[in-house]
Amino acid sequence: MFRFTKDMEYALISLVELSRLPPNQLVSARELSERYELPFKLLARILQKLGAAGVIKAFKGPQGGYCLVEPPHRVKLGRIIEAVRGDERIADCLTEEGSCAQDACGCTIKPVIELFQDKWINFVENTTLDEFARSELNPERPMEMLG
Amino acid sequence: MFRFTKDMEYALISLVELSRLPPNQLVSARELSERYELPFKLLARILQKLGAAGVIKAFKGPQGGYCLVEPPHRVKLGRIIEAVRGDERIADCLTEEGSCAQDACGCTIKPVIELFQDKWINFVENTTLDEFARSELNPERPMEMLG
DNA sequence: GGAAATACTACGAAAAAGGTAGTATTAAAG
DNA sequence: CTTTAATACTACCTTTTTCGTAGTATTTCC
Repeated sequence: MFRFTKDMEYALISLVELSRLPPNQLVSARELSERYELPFKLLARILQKLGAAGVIKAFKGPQGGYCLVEPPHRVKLGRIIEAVRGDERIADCLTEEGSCAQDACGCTIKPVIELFQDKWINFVENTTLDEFARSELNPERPMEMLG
Repeated sequence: MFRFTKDMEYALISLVELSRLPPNQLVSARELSERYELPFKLLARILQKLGAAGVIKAFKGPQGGYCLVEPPHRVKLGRIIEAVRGDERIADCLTEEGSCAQDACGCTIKPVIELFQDKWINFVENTTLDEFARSELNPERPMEMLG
């Protein structure tokens, strides 16, 4: 129903690490993989997706690695999900735009599915990486989730 | 990441149907399956789970079928999920109580995972079946989701 | 040129989701 | 008491998704 996949977990761990990096410094997939004991090749592929989506920037060659393109507060959760997992639809019957594609179907729960979808999108578009990177979360500013 | 499974979809469709039932009337798995073109055996198994969990009541024999045990506004989404899918954890590292089981692991996103979990539980415990059963959702009382 | 990094692609194993089939059990109705 | 229509249970299978491995190409610093 609602589950963090490994892909997302590894991506978030990596991005949090990148968030804490001093300016003009890089971290390689190898380092991340060893530091957090994550499968190297798998991690590398996830980082490549994030790179292709423009979330992080890659530098090849020795001393190469990755860094964030934008500051953490500019990186939306939605962009991370889209980069790593493709799309954010919560049900097959929904289009990318969020409306039900099969009006003729006997889908009695359609209005609720659509509302869920709206709220989900709203959440991922209003949560940014800096909220993940805070080791001590600020209780006065809880994530304003879905609504 | 966040997806309605068929199990949940079928369960919700059935429960919405049961919500609209006149008092002292039953609907059989066969009827539901034909009305919404859902696989009979699969649907039956889902209804059995809901029955075992005490969400609906089953009557065997001819003229048998199912009905709700409690009125729709007393049926929490969380109970439906638990009945159909087991538990509501959003990540493997979480215990049933919602805290991270592996304090020693290098899980840098733990605080956020835990916060997600809290908010998710809060949502499913505060959403009830009657909200799904409304064909016309009340815009003045949107689902107060996660927070 | 060698080494260290990312980029790309194909493959495969494991787990979850989705579905089918058969049999047992219960109970209403004739 | 038999028939019939319903739920209950269990085993199995197929498909899809997730998770991971392997190999090769490419880039770039030294």
